Amino acid sequence: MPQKRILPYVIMGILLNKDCTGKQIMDEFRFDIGEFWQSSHSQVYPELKRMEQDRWIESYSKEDNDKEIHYHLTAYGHEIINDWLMEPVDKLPVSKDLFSLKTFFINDRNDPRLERLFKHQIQLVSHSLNHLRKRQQALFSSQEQIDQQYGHYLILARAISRQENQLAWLEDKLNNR
Amino acid sequence: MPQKRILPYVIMGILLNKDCTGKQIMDEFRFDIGEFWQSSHSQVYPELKRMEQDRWIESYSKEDNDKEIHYHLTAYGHEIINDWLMEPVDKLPVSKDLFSLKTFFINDRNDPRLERLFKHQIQLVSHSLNHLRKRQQALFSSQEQIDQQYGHYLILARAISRQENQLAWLEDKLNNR
DNA sequence: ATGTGCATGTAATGGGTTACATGATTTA
DNA sequence: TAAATCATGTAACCCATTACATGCACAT
Repeated sequence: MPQKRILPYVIMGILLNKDCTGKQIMDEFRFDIGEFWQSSHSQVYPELKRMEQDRWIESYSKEDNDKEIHYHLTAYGHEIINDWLMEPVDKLPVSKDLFSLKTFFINDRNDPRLERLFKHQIQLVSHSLNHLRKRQQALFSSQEQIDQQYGHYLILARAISRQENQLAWLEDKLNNR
Repeated sequence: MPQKRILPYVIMGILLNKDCTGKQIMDEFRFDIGEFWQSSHSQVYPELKRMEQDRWIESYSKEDNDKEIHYHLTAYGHEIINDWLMEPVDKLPVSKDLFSLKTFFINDRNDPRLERLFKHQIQLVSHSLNHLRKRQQALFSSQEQIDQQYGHYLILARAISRQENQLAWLEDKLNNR
């Protein structure tokens, strides 16, 4: 038995906001959810079909364009996703963090690979931070926008705080070696 | 084609420090590496056999006890792991973070589920932080211990800093809703 | 000797990634 | 009209997780 299946809940969470096509769901993953969850279209499209069979969602197409299939949460789907959002999270995630892993194995504080690792990581984190801040400016520059999608605002702020913390830590340790 | 296989490198990283049995390697996962990488014995034992066939490691048993199989890095294995430690990490990990995911989907800042989620998360993070601090005291209370395993010291400090940051953030947002 | 626990090993299942495929739409 | 791009769909491969199995050790 594999790990617990989360993808359908993610998809229903997305559909809480608005009806979507498969493409639009994938865009959500690419732009907003990618920071803390990821998937690929080869998982999403079959999942959408399964979910429709289970009556969690239903599909329709607009008159002028019967190519695009839009998906819509059913009342039953609403129940399911709302129940799921109620359940508290019961353990912290373990990210598979190659940076920590490699650092862990280097015992000598003067090993040149340590400096290399840190400098690369600083590049990565800076780049990510930049992107997150731009995203925050674009989406949440007004209080109204914040109130509209408060959860989204929160996790974006959280991601920024986390990366700021990591960057400060990296630079501190790099300088005080 | 699946994601890049990391487990053998983790095992070799562990073996850099000392020869180990399968059990000892699993203990490393449980106690020190578990924060940023995890595995299970049903992965590790077959992996050890594969690695021995590839001549990355070799096994031996002590005279008084031929039940316990100890594994030891070969010279070839040393090359492989050292090369791997040299390669910089080229992307940030994406942790599958259910807390962020659920929060993301809650639009209303007064939704009672938000408070529930935050309070539970505060419990989880506090608990983890406690554990990490105890571990730091136990392992790195002297400068000598720090110099002995500097990488290990670093990532433990990093884990603590990250959890402190998360805890402060959670409490701040919970209070200023 | 029997039961319990532990180290080790194996099997079954399904999830996730990558590659490949198809049909439609846009562009050169 | 050919080529390229895009949305969608399918397939193969292998990793990761859980459950089950084995054999030894120690305790009762």
